[in-house]
Amino acid sequence: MSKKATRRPPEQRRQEIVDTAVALANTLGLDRVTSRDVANELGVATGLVHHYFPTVDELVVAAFAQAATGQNEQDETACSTLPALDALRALVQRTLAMDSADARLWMSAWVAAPRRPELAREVDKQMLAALDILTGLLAKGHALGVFDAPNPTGSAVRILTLFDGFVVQLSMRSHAAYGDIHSLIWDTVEREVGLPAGSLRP
Amino acid sequence: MSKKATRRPPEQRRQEIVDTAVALANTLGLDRVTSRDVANELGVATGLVHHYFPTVDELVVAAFAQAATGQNEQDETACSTLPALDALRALVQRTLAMDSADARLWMSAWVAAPRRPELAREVDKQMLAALDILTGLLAKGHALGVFDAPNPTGSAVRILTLFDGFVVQLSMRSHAAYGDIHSLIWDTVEREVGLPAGSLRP
DNA sequence: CTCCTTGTTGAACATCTACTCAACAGCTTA
DNA sequence: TAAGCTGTTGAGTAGATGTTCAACAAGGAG
Repeated sequence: MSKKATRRPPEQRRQEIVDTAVALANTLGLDRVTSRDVANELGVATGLVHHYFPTVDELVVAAFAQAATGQNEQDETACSTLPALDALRALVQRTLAMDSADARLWMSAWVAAPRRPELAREVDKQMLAALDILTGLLAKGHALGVFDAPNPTGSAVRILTLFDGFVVQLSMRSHAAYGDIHSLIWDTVEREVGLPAGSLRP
Repeated sequence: MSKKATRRPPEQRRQEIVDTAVALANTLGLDRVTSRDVANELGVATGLVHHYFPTVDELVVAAFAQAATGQNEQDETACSTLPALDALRALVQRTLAMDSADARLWMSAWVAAPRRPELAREVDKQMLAALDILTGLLAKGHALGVFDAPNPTGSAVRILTLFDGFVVQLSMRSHAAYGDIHSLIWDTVEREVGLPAGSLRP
């Protein structure tokens, strides 16, 4: 932050800017990401931010895309490297391990999306990607006889809706009884894929 | 909006301002409520808004409080006038009948709360009120033998978390398969209170 | 009718923000 | 070493917002 702004290759500088924007968004929310704050945090001039991202909207979209893509990629590799049952367990665990910064990033994306068409498109894309990943996993498990999920898409929608509710509770860090919510999520997922209660929980 | 600003009794003017703020918040979100916009919409000077609400934060809190209190009061009267089963059904129905404006109001409140202590307190208060209402209803039904809800608070937390997830989906109006989500909610509530599947759905 | 309380005005100030652009300076190349 | 491409600067413009405040005027009290 107090370092001199040395000249860098464009790719790297661009990445630094996105990373800084992600960090700020995690703390303050996507709609609070400002070219000034990013520039200050990075120790560069505001003009430089606009050199790489002509409008802040583009930066915000890039920041959200990077954060969300990272999460989806984790789930994707879990799905492709682990047996279906373990993959599902890992996916639920990763969701339950989210912290309030992750939660607030998503919340702010949802709120900002209606006013930012580009962001809205990216949010849709990422939510759809998450849905596809989970749907594919459930379909695979069903085909292999590991799960009983005759309607993988419907089950995935329901599970993700529950995850969204968890994100809301998490972002509030309020009176939520996390134990109850964790139980609800494990129970619902188990029931949704036809597993005996308690058989998925680690 | 083009009407002359006639002199009014303070109570009434104050109410008009809050109502206008609620209307704006429903469209744009709580964090987009602006003294200028409220004044313009109402056809008065910006100074008048600040005369009744010295800071915009206070106006935002009042707007949210009014909107949320209205919803909770509906649920409360349902609980006190209807038999437990009907009250629960009405409560679920009212939630499923929310529109995306209602949803966005809550979403924006959740996102804005961390930066606005007064709003955070009000949001907590309203969420806790909703929790109390539902908990009371489940406890009452359990005591009367209508439900089987040995842990009313836990059940209420789980149901409300699911509602929050529904609110998120609603605010996005995206690829959500509403039919699936409605089914999930009815099923989960029925299961949570020990009712046979399908027995609560109207 | 006149006074006086008070609802109301609207301009002014300060702050924050996005975005622009001409000038500067660090690297690479000849 | 000298030249030029380009990463970088930082001041400047424009607009949105919160907040203040002295002055205005509508309606009731005397």
